[in-house]
Amino acid sequence: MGDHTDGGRRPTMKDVAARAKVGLSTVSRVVSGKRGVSPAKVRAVERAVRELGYSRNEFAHTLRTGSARTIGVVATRVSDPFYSELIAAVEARAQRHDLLVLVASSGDDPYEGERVLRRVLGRRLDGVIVVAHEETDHAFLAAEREAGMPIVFVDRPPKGLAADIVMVDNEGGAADAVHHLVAAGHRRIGCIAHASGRYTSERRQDGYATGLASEGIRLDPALVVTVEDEVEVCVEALRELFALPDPPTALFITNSRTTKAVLKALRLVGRSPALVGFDDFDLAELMHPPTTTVSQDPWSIGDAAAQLLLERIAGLRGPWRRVDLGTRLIVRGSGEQAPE
Amino acid sequence: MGDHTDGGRRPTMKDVAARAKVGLSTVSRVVSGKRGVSPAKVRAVERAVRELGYSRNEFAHTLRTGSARTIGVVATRVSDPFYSELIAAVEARAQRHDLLVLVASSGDDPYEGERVLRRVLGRRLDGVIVVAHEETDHAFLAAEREAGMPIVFVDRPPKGLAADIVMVDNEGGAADAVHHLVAAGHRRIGCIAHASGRYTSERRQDGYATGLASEGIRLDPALVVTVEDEVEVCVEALRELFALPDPPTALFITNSRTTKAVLKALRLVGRSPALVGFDDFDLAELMHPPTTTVSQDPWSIGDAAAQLLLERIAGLRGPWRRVDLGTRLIVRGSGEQAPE
DNA sequence: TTGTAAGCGTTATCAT
DNA sequence: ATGATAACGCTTACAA
Repeated sequence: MGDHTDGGRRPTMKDVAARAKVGLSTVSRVVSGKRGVSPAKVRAVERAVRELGYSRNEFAHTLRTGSARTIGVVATRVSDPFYSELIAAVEARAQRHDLLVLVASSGDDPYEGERVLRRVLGRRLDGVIVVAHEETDHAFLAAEREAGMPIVFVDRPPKGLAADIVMVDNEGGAADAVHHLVAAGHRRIGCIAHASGRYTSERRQDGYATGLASEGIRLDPALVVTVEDEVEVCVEALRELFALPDPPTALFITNSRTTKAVLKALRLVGRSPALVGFDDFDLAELMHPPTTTVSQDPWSIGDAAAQLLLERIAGLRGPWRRVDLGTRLIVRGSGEQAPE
Repeated sequence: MGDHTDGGRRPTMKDVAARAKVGLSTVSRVVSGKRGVSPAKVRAVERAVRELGYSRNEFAHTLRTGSARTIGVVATRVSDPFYSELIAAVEARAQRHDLLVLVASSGDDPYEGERVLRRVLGRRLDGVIVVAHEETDHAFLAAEREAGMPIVFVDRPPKGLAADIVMVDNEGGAADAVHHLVAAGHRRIGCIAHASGRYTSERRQDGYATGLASEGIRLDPALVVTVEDEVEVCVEALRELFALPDPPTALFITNSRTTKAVLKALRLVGRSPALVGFDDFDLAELMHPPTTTVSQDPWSIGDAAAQLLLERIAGLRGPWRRVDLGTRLIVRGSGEQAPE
């Protein structure tokens, strides 16, 4: 690996120079579109370039100039619809600035995640957007940043590091969900949270708690369960919830992957409580009943992060900035069923 | 843009060498994990690396070695769940080979797509996986490939170029769908195809035709419509179909984006014909009735493409290879409703 | 085992 | 306007 199957060395500027019978620096000037070259020579060089099928070696170029015209995005799971949409937004903005986007999944394992992150940083990109692992101490990034690499975080603040960040009002959105359910007459509202220790899930649990509190409802710990995204796990959790002496009549779920799993699980256990999920998802309107969600727009988040990053790349100094994006309750019906 | 906000030159191997009081090559050896360095010096170097926060300049490294340890994926729309899953598979395999993945969306415009593709290729990556634009003549890639860049296509063959490719049995899958519907008693089966001129959609229409033919059913052109993915467009198309003197009792839809749009549209027009969609999608089981689909597994496709590419990168010569992946009919019920 | 030196393909500096 | 020439930071013979 590593060595190409080859078949023929690529032409370099030297080859072009020889062919066009000009000096190396003239070729460089023409190729980089610099002025101050006689039209005749420009033509000669362009012709040689065409004939040889020359194209500039980006690595030599980068080594010399220092910029790779590439930004990186490191997320836990690039295939998650939420992150792919976020990445698409970053890409759209990057493309407008003639930057390429390098993506890497950091996975679920924080150790592996740090390794991936370090590798990406080793590329001396123009900047990086990172969805931080909650467990990882990100202090090691400080040096990188001081060396000139702009880094913008997304979704959750990195432990051990102050930085530019784009966040969503998780508490507020969750509280909205609770209010919505209470307005429909529910007092026993379960909370299904994704894994424990997840920053966003915890913030949303906090919002669930404050939402209940502001409605004067006591939080019953028995109604709060933590699950993985597997349907079977959710089935189990639901069984336990509904087996309670005073079972929930409504559910709040902290993210869309989990919401989908819970919906599948509910079908299996044959229940359909009122329900609001954090994160909107495709086809929510086709559920029975259509699922009410707290929507955070991944495109806006990615766009904001990219914008922040591009400003830093352009040389913006100053204190770390924090962008807070709001959420929007999309009422579709699943939250409005009255308790039996 | 381009010039970093800087703040301090990064340490180079030279700095590390000076600090550790060893030669440059010793540092190189330690950093690249080569054997043949005395434990004492290894420790000295590692210490200097840590103290200086040194990390290798990948560009110099690449310039010297020729490999960027990066592969590219160019797809029309990286945020499409199908492609993000495919990319995730590529990434998984790449990560095992210590390669990074550069992704770029080529968009819907073929001209822009070619530009993006050229830019990606300019990076002298170790290899590229491409979802070809149907309109673009890919002959220009031949030179690139001869220069040693392995390229693997996915989903549809590039115009004007023979190449390694991973494909799906579109015809067979579509025919399966038709057989399934016929078995449930349907004779009037509509076909809703995504846009016209799309390679995959056309192959699937072909399969629809051969499926009908092998069942001895005459293909009625009035039952075949072409739509965009917008729900409104689908509503319009459905209205026309159901207004026919002899309307369809079942529908075959050529891809999942369109299937979702059609499902939303069906709800709006208040119909629920039998239905089979090409491409599986999340939540299909929660539709009413659960949607039967012809599943092609994006992970397998990405995995196969990555494998092909890695073999080429490793030096495999020989004729172009074509991997054909099968499809699987996932019966969930929507195809089994008998005609009224 | 270790260090010296010659590139990799560019761009920038400096004469011309 | 043009062309030598010296870096950029790294790897790798080759010598010691």
